[in-house]
Amino acid sequence: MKKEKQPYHHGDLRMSLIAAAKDILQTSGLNSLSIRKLAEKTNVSRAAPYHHFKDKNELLCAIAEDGFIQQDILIERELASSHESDPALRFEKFILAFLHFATENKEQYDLMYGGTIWKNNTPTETLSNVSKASFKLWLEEIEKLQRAGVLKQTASALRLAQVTWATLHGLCYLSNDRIYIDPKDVDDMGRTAVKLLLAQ
Amino acid sequence: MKKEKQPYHHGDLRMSLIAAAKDILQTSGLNSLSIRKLAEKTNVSRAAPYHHFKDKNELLCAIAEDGFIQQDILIERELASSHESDPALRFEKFILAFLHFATENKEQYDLMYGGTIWKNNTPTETLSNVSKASFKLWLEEIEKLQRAGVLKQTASALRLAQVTWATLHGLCYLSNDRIYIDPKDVDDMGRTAVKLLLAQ
DNA sequence: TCTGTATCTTGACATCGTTAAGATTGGACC
DNA sequence: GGTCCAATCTTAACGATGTCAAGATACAGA
Repeated sequence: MKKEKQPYHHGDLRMSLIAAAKDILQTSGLNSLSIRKLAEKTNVSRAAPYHHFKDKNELLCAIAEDGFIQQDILIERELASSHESDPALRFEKFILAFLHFATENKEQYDLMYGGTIWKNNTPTETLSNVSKASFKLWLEEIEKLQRAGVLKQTASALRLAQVTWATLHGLCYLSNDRIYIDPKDVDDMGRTAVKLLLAQ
Repeated sequence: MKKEKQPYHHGDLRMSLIAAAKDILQTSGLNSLSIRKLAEKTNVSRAAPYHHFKDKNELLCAIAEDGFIQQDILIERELASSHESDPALRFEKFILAFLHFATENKEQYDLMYGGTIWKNNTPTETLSNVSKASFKLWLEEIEKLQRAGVLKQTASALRLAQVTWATLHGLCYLSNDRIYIDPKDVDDMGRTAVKLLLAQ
């Protein structure tokens, strides 16, 4: 990591940009994330990022994509570590792990699921795929719960997955935006949600 | 509504700005809502809006505030019109009315509950009050449901209100951002959510 | 009628995303 | 090793945006 003289070519600018962007996100938020500041932080000219991302949206998509991958890893590790056999408890673990990622990576979470990318309908194809795969993980959990009889079969798995998905994201949104919710209570709310959703 | 010559003073610029802003929001989205375009649309100079709103954030807060008021009116009218005595059905009506407002006023809804205002923690005091009052309406519905025995009393009314609130907003977000949800199915999802939340 | 204040205007500045045109470098092919 | 193309990077510039300062205008109350 010598600094003396920057070589004309950076080496791996793409990854450096994503890393620097995540750093800015965590510390200063999405509003402070500009291509120009990012370039400066990476010791590179303003226009350099455009050789790795078509535009800012593509940069944001890459960050969101990274988020999905990290989150999936985190959740799968959490679930695998505790060989939980009770499907309801496993569900609770899933939800709490999800909430933890969202609250500890607020801004990246917003990028992953918020309107910045999706409302404009401008996800990268790879981001679109990764996000679909992530939802599929959730859908499979719901199907497990249905088979275990913890969730009723009157509604389709897809529909139940959507509604529970909505609850989960509602909790993330409300706790991240600090609208009506004390962040400390996130875990308790997650558990309450599980009880409410699984009450038969 | 003469146009020939604009008088130096506009008359009621504040209201005109909000109206024009809501118009732009509906047709072009939040990204297209700039103070400058707004000023042009209102036949007024760039800086004129700053005599009615400290900055853009205050303008957005005013629009959000207007949204809360409109939504509350809509829901109360809906509930009053159908003298529903069954608390569960009344709850369903509430949710569907809420969803309708959100899907028919996507951008204003985003302003009301989205991160633009709340994540930066910059609501106007009046907006803060109006939004709290709006949540209180929801909380009271939840308390009614508890008293009616449709929702259990093991969790506090506040906690249940938060979780159900989360479900409701999750549905709004997901359907507005068109992430995984076909907008046509919103009503059906609302009903599924009610069944799921009220299953005892 | 006079005067202060609310309202509106033009001019200016910094920031931002993005593109164009050119410089530099690495690597494939001979 | 030399040649040449493509990838990578640079500077310069454009238009859009939020915001402020200084000055013009008009209304309302004395």
